[in-house]
Amino acid sequence: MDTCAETLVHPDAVAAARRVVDDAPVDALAETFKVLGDPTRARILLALSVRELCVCDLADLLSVSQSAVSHQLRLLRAHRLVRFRREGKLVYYSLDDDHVRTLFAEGLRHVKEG
Amino acid sequence: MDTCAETLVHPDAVAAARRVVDDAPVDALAETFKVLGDPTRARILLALSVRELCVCDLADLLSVSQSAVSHQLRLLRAHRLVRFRREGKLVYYSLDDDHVRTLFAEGLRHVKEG
DNA sequence: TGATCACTTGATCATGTGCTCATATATAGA
DNA sequence: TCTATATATGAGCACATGATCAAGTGATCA
Repeated sequence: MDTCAETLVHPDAVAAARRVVDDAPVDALAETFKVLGDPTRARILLALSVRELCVCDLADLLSVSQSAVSHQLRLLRAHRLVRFRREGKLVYYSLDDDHVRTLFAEGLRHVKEG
Repeated sequence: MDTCAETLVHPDAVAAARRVVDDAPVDALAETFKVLGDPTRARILLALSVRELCVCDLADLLSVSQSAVSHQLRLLRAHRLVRFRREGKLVYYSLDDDHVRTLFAEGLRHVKEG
């Protein structure tokens, strides 16, 4: 790690920032964003924000193979972003968390203010 | 695309969801989240949420090579997430957008309610 | 101008990721 | 039980991505 000099330019500022960065669960946070950061998964979540949907309807509406959807749903499940319930042969998925709606709303705001 | 059947299970629901998904700038949204979804970039943004910092201090506080930081800052710049100003030999970066703080706060809320 | 420092950028490479294909599981109905 | 339908999952592969290394740019100062 080749720092600019032997001593920092702004030791106090760096110390304060380091405290904030080290205290926050950055890795978990980044991983959550990474999950949201894929077009297919984002579409899935956006669709589920309208209402719960079964896997095959999701696949159709996203024009993605059922297998691909299923793989992504598995990931979303692992991150507690969606829940599911079985009804006969169908499996219905829905958002597990209202934070997702808030995150999307805020993200859209950033995107739109070009 | 192998849909479950020739006809959808819930045509109306799918139509409504499709409208929402197609109307939103999903790709841009997902790309923004993807940018936030890397530990190094998340740390950079978190550090900058404390105060503006020069590149070498950022590199030091994150224990990442200065080149790596610079590459990531370039990306963050491209997505209008950080701004910079030159002061002599140093280049100071800061958050370009308050949405980032909001997004991080909401993301942390999701992560913490384990 | 030449040296040095702070930063940027291009090339390269190892790793990660998302899709497809094939196969497995689960449920319903004959 | 046998078949059909809906979903899940493992393997494999093409492509994206983040770090490093080396070289380039811009600014200060002797």
